[in-house]
Amino acid sequence: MAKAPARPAARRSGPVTIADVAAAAGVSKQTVSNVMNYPEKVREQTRERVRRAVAELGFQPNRLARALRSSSAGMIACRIEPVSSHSLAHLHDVFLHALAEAGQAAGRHLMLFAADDAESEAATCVRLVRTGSVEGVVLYNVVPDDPRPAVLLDAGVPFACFGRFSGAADATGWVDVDNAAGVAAVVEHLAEGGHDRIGFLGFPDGHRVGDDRAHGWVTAMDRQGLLAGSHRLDVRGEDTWTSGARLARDLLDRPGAPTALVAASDTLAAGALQAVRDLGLVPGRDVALVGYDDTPSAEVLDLSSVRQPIPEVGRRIVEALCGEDGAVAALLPPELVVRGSSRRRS
Amino acid sequence: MAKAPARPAARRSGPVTIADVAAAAGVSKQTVSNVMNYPEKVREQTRERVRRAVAELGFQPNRLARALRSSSAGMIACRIEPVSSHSLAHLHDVFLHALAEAGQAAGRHLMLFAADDAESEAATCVRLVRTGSVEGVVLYNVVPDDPRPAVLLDAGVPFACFGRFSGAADATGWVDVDNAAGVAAVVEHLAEGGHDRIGFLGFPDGHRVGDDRAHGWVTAMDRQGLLAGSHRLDVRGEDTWTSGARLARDLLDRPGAPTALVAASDTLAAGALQAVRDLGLVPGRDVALVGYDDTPSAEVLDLSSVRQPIPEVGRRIVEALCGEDGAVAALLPPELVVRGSSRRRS
DNA sequence: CAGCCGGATTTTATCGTTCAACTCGGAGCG
DNA sequence: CGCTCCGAGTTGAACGATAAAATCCGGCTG
Repeated sequence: MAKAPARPAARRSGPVTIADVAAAAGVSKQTVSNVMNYPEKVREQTRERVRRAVAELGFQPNRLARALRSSSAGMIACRIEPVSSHSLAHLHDVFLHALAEAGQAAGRHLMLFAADDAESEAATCVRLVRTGSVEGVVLYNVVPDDPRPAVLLDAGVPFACFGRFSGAADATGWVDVDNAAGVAAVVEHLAEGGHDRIGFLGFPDGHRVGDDRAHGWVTAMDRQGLLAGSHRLDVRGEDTWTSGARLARDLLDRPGAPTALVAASDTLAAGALQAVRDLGLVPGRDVALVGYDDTPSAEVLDLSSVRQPIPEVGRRIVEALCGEDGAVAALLPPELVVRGSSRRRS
Repeated sequence: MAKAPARPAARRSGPVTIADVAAAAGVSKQTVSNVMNYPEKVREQTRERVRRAVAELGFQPNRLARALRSSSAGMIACRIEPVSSHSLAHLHDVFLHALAEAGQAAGRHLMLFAADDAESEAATCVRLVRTGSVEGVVLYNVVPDDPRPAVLLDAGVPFACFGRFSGAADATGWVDVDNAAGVAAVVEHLAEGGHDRIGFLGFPDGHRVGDDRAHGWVTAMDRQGLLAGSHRLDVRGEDTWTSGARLARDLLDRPGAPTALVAASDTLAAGALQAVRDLGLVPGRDVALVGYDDTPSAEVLDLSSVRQPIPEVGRRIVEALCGEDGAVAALLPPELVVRGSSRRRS
């Protein structure tokens, strides 16, 4: 509970500038600047003297002046989307946090802006770069036919994407999580646990993420030789709790019902969990269940889930935007978090 | 699907500066500056000429230079908290969005930063202001014995709070939502609907928001003359779905069970909703149910809920931070959103 | 006709920092 | 001895804008 440290900072009128430090240390402004930015360029003795003055006055270089002179804003921008769906909003939040943290580690600050749609988002990005406010922007939830990358490329605005756009294959500056691999890992986990009838609860066709996850189910089921009799175990519905409950009930009521369910979201899985209980079955014993996105609810519900490496995504994106070598493009593997709902029965 | 507009902007090397515009329009830099900032100071004819040049070159004033010279950063900062609890994370997200939007309306940008705890948050705030990066900071979820306001006051950092701190009564720069009034409104709504045994599902004691909401229940029940036999209808548990289900079941199993339930969160209410259904009762017909925070799930579940006026909170906070008259302190009333789960039976 | 007023515009100074060029003194070398 | 070269700092300009003061000029007044 340390009290505020001694504060002899307020000796002059305004905030402390580099000139004050220079005067106090008896050197030129440039030398102070060098001590801050290229310490090896200054003789040890001088360096110490300057450092003492800096500490004593509590000098902190003005970011605006520095940015203006070196014409690098030290900031990146990302749109904050209005909250709509439950799970997506959560992921967005986590992503922004990761971005802020990764940016800080790289000496970049994060600026947030609101926009009504993709077009005005792109326009704002262009304006932010043109006004020198930020040195690059981050696009969240990029889809194959996304209009944003083209606009930014055309305007020469540096950007990095969470998600892939058409033509991204040979481009850099994107990071994505391998949804298919995530679901495939779940299927393999369940197959290892002895399940051979594994159902899939997905989003309606046409949703990029949903399609990827569905694809992962098909691929892995095929690889495990389980696809033959399971075609009809792939069901779809919108991403809500009630939808999940309904889909699960439908599947479990059938003859040849699955003994395990993979859901494309924790929301669907939470609904399914309730459906399982309603049927008098015990999750994890009678029916294995795995969700996706590892939301806080998954932990509470003791629900296995697939965790996207969002902090790593943030780091990669910042690197793509600010790193030396612009050659960054990555498809990251998600991680399966096994909990009670799918633990192998001992 | 308009193509990118004609773009004669890239005639010089770097970005367009005010000097380029001045040259193109045949006036001095200052005149261009005046056209941008004080148009009434410039003769109509000249103004038009300058405007044409601005449009033609696509000039956008450099924010950094402007900020440096006028020593106002045009930015405010707010910490982005790591996601933990479900409902709070959602509110945080909504709040940040509101803040970004309100800031934009006031010509301020929003900067986000991550911090490990309240102390490092406060330290970061001080640093951000000292480096001229932002002109003020926003504190989210401020509680009575919060350590942050004191630090910032001491350092002379301009700030505004969402929430009240001790001593806030006679201070300005805070905005809060009247939790007690929100729950009271719910109780009144239910009483009007003919209910006289109204239960309360709350958070454990000691949680500021939870206590306020509990207080609202007591006050309103008393005012309606319903408190006498209802003391034991006030139950508490942690803010989870399962907890909500359990609490509701307990209440509804009792002799003299309530016919209506008010929950301190949508999460609790969602659990309660399920418990009601499990008992073979119909929500809204047999038992009225109201949640809090009006999360997306509330709409999906057709659950009445109390909506906090977060956009208004954002506007007020920005006004408190950037407005002319610093005299802003407001306790805003939340709004009851009535849905099927508590609609008066016709 | 001199003097002054006031609107319109230009000129000069400045914000706080970094870049580029320069000074200064001593060492190394032919 | 004269030359370059190098480390250690200093000086002046520049980044792109705005604030404050100076200038210009036609019209009004006495």
